[in-house]
Amino acid sequence: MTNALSNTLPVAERPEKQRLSAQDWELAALELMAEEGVAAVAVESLARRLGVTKGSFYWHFSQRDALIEAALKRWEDTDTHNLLARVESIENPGKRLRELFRLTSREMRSHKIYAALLKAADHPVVAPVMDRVSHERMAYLARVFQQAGMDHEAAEHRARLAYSAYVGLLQLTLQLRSSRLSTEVFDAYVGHMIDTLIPAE
Amino acid sequence: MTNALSNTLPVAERPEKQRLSAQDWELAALELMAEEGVAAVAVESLARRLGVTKGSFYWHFSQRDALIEAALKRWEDTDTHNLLARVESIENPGKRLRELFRLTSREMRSHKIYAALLKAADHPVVAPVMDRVSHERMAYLARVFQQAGMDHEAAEHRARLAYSAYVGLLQLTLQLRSSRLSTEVFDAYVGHMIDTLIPAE
DNA sequence: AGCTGTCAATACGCTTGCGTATGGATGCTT
DNA sequence: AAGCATCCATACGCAAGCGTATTGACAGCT
Repeated sequence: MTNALSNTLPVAERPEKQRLSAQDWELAALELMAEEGVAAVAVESLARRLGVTKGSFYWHFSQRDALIEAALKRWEDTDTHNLLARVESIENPGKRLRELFRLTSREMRSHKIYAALLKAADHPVVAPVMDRVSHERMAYLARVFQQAGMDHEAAEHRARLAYSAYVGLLQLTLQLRSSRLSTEVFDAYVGHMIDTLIPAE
Repeated sequence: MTNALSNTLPVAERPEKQRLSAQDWELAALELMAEEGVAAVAVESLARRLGVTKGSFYWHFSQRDALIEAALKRWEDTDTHNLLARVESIENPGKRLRELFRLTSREMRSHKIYAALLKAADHPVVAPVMDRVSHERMAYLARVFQQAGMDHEAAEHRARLAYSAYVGLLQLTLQLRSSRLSTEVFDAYVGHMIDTLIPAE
């Protein structure tokens, strides 16, 4: 169906200018989004980046928004589940949360895309995706907090608090240049956050 | 020096089309920013909003960025200090923090501007302002947390955590349409946040 | 009344980005 | 070999937005 061979290779190793599939455009769009935000995903600049002209783009997609939508669909399908899969085996809810927080704090690539989407949350294509993703994640957190012994309402609040802390930290560290922390301080902060937000076992 | 009479009146009461001062443009820019973000502050649309053409704008400002800069300067000078002034009389640090959080949670107008600036934090004029403001606020929080009995490092971390929670909540409630809470739930959340983040007296 | 400074309108050029139209190239199929 | 589908290049039109240049309107002063 699609040009599977070249698409599964890392971008750099693709033997220069093959012909492109829609998937290539979607992946390149996500890459650009992570680096420079949704607004930077312009068809002409993307085309330049891929070594073609926009004549190619409009063969694969009807509009710019169709690309954004397809790229976000791809992101939504893969990104969240990847993370949760890696902690679901942990039985103890408290430990699972701690490990989740620690893992999450390392997934820079994922963060950049999420932050970029957050910035573009007023875009009609982006908004519903962010709504879904954020709610799903908060609902998951609330479930686990409840498993960890909190009552329903407290768990909901704590989930919102934890997720807000995550989102806020994203902003502060990615958006504000001088807010970047050294690895040691960052790790210490994550520790503090875990101790403050996750009930002791 | 400036047209003081008309400028100090609320926008709506200004008797239609007076002549404009730089200050008028700055206030209108802040207004537009709060409503539709920094990107929406375009000189031609702003001019339309003010009932003039951009011929006027370029008499008052050399560039679009000069307007942004002046508007942000105005915001920075007034906004933060307003809030802190209202709680500095409270002696007990814990109480002061609680009151600060409660007050802050109500200042919608202020939030909208801050959220808009956060979204535009990659803009060269916006970035340094956000850097300054965010650091000042976090430093203030850290000081008070320390006064409330935490050691230096914990206070720094807690300040970052609290501020992240604030910033994150902004995103979730302002950016994500379906994340808006009813007044009751919102108040309950703020209560939970206060109980979780501020050490008991 | 005339001058001057202040604020504004109009018209223009430039760039970026979207989307369309059309023709060319390449490769698979028969 | 011919034909069809796939992918891409080129050229165009259009809108938004920035900034400039020039002229006009009006108020206050002399």
